Amino acid sequence: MPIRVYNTLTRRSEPLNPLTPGKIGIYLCGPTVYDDCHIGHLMGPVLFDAIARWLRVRGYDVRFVNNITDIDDKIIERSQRSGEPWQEITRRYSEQYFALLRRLHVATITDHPRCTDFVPQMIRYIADLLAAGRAYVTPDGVVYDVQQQPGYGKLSGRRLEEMVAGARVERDPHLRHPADFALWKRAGPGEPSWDSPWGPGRPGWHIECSVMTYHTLGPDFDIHAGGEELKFPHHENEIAQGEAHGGGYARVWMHHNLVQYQGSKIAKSDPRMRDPAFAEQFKAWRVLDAHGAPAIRYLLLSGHYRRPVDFAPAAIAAVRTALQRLLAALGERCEAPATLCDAAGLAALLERALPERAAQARAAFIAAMDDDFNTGAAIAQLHILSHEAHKEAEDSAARAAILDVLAGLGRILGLFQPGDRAQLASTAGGDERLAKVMELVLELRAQARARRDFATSDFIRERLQAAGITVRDGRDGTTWS
RNA sequence: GGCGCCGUGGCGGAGAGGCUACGCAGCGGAUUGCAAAUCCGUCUACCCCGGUUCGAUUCCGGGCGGCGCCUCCA
Repeated sequence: MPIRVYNTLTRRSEPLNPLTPGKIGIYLCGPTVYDDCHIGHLMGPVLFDAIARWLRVRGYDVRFVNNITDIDDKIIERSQRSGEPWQEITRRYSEQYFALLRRLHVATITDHPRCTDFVPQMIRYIADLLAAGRAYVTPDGVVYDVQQQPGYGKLSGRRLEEMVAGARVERDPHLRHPADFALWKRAGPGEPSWDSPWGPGRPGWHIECSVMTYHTLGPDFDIHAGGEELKFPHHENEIAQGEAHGGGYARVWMHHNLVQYQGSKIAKSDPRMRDPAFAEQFKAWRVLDAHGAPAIRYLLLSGHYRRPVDFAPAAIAAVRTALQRLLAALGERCEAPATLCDAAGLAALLERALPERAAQARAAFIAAMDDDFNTGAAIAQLHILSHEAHKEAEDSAARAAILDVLAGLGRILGLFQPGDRAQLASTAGGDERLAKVMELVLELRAQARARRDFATSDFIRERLQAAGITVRDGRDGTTWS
């Protein structure tokens, strides 16, 4: 059965048909590196890492491109405000982004092209569009002429006439149409710039992706991905540019929904964001420190990607507990070196003999992933496998087989990686000093238990409970939260 | 106003025209030095109104409610 994918362009799910048999190219719009990443920035990379892992397992050779936007108005603004060179800002935040991806076990991205490495290619591409009569020069730079584009708006379901009606009053008099957008922006005084036939300047926002896909995946490619909010205008304009440049531009468009907090999007315009403490809790590194990267990865994959994920303390707590139970069931199996699974790896998992209900869960996992990458339904099957394993005798072959399959399937989603157990057990609160103190206290308690001094052991546990810390003795040692 | 998405049990969250999703939390029991983990059992569901159907929470229409985009945005 072929993999089915929901295509935003056609608004239905369709069988995945790669341009080149056996190969899949994915382009995921990456971050503009001008500030700390927040939780929302993690959704795309984690989701498409899971998807790329699944495609690998299904026998595809996956090239996964995730760009870094390292020149843009906000970067310049930030640099001018702080006096820090813009290259320093982009270096710092792109490194932060990469570090976050490592912590989240995002391991399938093959290319991280940077905008500023493709400026000459962008200039050539813009020149091509001008030569084709699809763009024009204004005093501010070069602009794309949307009225020359048949079918403009097809991705987001917009029509140019309606957009004129809804256009802002203060329209740029140099534009032929309010929806026309910048391909090249002439530099203002003191702004970073590159030489071009249209004067020193920098590329517009949309052109970078069209050019980087062109130079990494080719003029047409399989999957273009990004967050919902990029459908318009960004992706619409990419299509316009790509098609104007000649030929098709991306077969399948995939859009993931957004991370929300208590029912609404986490946005800078949210009034609650004025409270620095409120805003701080969404910073990605802080979230990972506080809850553990494994729990966040699990959370982001726990529903379907076309629905929003709610990032709420109660949701994270529930997810942590659930994940901890799976990790406890797996024990040392999680600590085996993590290699990316391939088709042979999946075949090996399928060959393992399992009791009926476990075998059904394994099949359901595969069906769920094949059906538009339903990671939420797939994860549900992991719990069934864990449940079935616990029903088998402690040292039975059946139990071992189920747990092996559970570990293997989970790892395809990037879960159950080495160090996850320790990280999850020790990250509660994200307080280094507290973690050290707890380590000491639990060591003393373990000594008491070893000499069957349960009075002391219970005293410690009860007093910690009174302080809001729950202690649990598991097969793999004691954890707290 | 335009485009799109969604309304499932205490909470989170899959799903299908009739068959236990799953997770967290709760309750009863087993086990355990006590807890935890684990096992067995168990209570709360499908926004409202029409229509199609033998049968709809699942399909269609309308209503109400929520969210996103239309400006930078993961």
